[in-house]
Amino acid sequence: MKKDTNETTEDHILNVAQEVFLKKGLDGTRMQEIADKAGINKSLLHYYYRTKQKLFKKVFKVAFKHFFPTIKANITSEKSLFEKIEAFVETYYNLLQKNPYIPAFVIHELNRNSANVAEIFKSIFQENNLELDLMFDELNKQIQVEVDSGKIIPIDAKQLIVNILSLCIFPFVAKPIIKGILLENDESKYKTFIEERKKVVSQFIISAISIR
Amino acid sequence: MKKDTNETTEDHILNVAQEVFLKKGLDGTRMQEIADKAGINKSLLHYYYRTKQKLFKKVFKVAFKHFFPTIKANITSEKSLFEKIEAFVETYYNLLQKNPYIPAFVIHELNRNSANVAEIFKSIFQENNLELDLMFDELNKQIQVEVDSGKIIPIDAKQLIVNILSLCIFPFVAKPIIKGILLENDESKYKTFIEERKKVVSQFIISAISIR
DNA sequence: AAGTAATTTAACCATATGGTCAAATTTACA
DNA sequence: TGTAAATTTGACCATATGGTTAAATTACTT
Repeated sequence: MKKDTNETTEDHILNVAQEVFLKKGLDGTRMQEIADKAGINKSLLHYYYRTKQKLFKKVFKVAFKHFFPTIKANITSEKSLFEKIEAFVETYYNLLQKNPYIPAFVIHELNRNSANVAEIFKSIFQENNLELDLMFDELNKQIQVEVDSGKIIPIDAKQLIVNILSLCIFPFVAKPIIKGILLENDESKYKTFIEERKKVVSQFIISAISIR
Repeated sequence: MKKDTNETTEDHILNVAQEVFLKKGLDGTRMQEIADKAGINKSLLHYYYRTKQKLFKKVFKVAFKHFFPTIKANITSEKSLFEKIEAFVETYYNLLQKNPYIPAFVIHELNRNSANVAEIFKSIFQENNLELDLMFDELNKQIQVEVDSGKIIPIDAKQLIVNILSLCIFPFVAKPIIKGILLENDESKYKTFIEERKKVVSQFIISAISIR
């Protein structure tokens, strides 16, 4: 990646590091590669970020920053459940189209080193004033109201949440499989496929839970 | 892992290697660790499997062996679409409960090195006489018939397949997130949660696509 | 029991890797 | 302009890592 003129070296390193870490993970990333891609000396990485771990942590935080607040905004809005689902799927797909490597990256690092990543998560929550428990309680109540009033089928809120997340996130982590096996390895077909899912998925979910 | 008495050293190494590779991935795995866990000298790894790459390839193949034939058996059976979906979800969840690390492993390696893994996939297909194209065509037809006869809502077969796979696989790759954020980090709660999904998911899918 | 082949080990090797350090260069600013 | 601080670099280090090799040990065959 080329450094644009009004970008500090420190930020430039972070951007390049993000690019490499996201694609190759903590283990697969070489400090030398980051240095080369950033067009700088390896010592400079350590000058700004001390160790690989610290650089990684920073990258992780920055990359993940936008995700939770976006979710929060959606869950805490005043919309109806169906509107929320539609909005959530739409926003989430947009976010993931812009950051397609994040999910596989997070999942891998989380499976590799839960403790380390969990700690990073926690600090993101704190810094962004996010109280997940409260958010889920809120959503939970809203779902329960709809269930009780006979508008949607009885479904455990957590199962529903996991269903929604599955349908949104999996197509990105499984991109090589979907593209390779289902879509003749054609990038533009994959893009179209994802684009279509914005409608398909929310329809699918709403159709699954609504009582007609 | 301890070697049981009637297991050859070669197989023992493979089992231990699988355990380590699945958890840590190609990059994260150290040959020394495999040797230590197998209770043997590192040279012996190379004696039997030459290089890390070759050992990895073998592990990958063995670990993945059971998946595709299971899918095939299901898709090519004589059941109705709904029955197939129910059977598929059930079988797949059972398979994944027994091999919970496989999905995250495959996804990571696929994102890291599509070419290498795609090649392994191809040889698995050949060795098991699996023609994915034909299988999908078959399923495609069956879905189209149900759509045309007004039994299910119009939905692109590929989108439906990805939906089904998402709902089955994602809960395993995202285990640390689900368990950590939604289930108070309680392993037994996670197990119950997964167990419940065998019913929840197929109900969800069928409810989503059926016209009532 | 002897001899041969298969298995296992210890000692090495070359290279890669994260990281350090002192010197050089650039920038800030008095 | 001079100088102190910040930035950048090249040379270097200790360790880890995948892999090799020759010797030692064990198993097999007659």
